[in-house]
Amino acid sequence: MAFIPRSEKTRAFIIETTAGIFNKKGYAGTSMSDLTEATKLTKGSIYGNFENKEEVALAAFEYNLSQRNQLIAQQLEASNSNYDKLMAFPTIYSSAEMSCFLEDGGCPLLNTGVEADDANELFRIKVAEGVTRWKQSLENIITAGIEAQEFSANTEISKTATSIIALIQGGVFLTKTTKNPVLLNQSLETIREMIKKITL
Amino acid sequence: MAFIPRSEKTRAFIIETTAGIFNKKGYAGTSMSDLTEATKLTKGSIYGNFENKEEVALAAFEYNLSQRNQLIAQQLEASNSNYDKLMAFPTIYSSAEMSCFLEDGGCPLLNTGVEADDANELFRIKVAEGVTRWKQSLENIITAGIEAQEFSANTEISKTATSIIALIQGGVFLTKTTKNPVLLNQSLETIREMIKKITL
DNA sequence: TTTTTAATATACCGATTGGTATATTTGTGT
DNA sequence: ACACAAATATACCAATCGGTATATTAAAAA
Repeated sequence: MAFIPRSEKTRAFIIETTAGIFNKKGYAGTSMSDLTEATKLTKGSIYGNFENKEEVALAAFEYNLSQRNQLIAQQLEASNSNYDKLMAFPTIYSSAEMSCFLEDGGCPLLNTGVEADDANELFRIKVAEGVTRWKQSLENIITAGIEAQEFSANTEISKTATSIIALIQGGVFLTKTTKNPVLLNQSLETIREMIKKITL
Repeated sequence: MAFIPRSEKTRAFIIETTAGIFNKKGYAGTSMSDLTEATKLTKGSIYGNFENKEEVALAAFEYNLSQRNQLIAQQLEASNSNYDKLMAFPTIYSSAEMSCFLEDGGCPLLNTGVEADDANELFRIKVAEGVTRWKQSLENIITAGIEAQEFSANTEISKTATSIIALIQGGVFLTKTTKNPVLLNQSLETIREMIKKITL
């Protein structure tokens, strides 16, 4: 028998109020009582809107990811040139909006990916999809920039995209664990240098 | 009353056989029954050698970290110039030894750091110490290389060290989640370029 | 060989885990 | 005001959680 969530409103409320908890404590580290405590709802209510704990976690992850993606899409729209679009990424991750997002547990891709890569194949694939989309969007910007003669024609597109993501995620990891914001800023500065180096 | 482990031999055995489990499933995701199952010991035996689950996890983390550090120290000794020493890092992380280590859960600094940064201050600090030591050792190599006139005198020491670590951890994250080894290799290639760029 | 000590196994503890069947409340249309 | 449906709360489940007191076994000293 198929599961039908009872209330879209309550469902959304649960996702919104627990997304930060999952991002901070992880899937295994978050219990149902954490969820009932945060939402002030009872277990019966949560299980009326979600099939099980995993489905709540999955919805929370997708919510966290979409929040991040919206923030990025917003900044990309404000950028005209492909140079500006590429430069938007280090800017976003040092911005106030993102830093308040980072304080709420950090990047959901990193958090979920690191926990899931050897423990939960479903989540691992979701993260892999998110990462691949991110890389693709970077490659699209670079390719467009080459065609528009903003970037050098012999730019190694895939490698550049990969390195930008790696520097961001590695930088986030460094500042989150050391609580030292300088380390992320240094990583972002290296990204800016990389972008300038491929710029004509 | 102070806790005294009963048998150093059994203690070491428990650490060695459970270190991989903690690295793969995380602290919250690993249960005592995981440990008894893997070691074929009973709970009484484990609690005779460790005060609690956290102490086992801590010892396992330190074991995993020391294994990684030994592998690195080994490769650094084999390098003569500071250039070779710096280049040893991307080499190590693409080596067969490390890749078999990576398949056993990935880098313990990344795994433990990401889980602990918002959930367990003790573990977070341990990771921060490991990261800081790593950065310091990179800075020492770069500084020595500048003095030996291997590297440019205006090399930004701290930023370079940070970016090398970020690219490695970010690259590990990318290949672990996507199961695509290319992404780590591209990140490592960018490190090699960075090193060549500061080389005289 | 016997005694003593060190280490492991057994058996249990209360608390919490994820999950469910059912009772109760809340909101809506008549 | 009433009936009906939708959604939440209550009360419970077996299983597992981390942890411990005690019994048993293995090893070392006498």
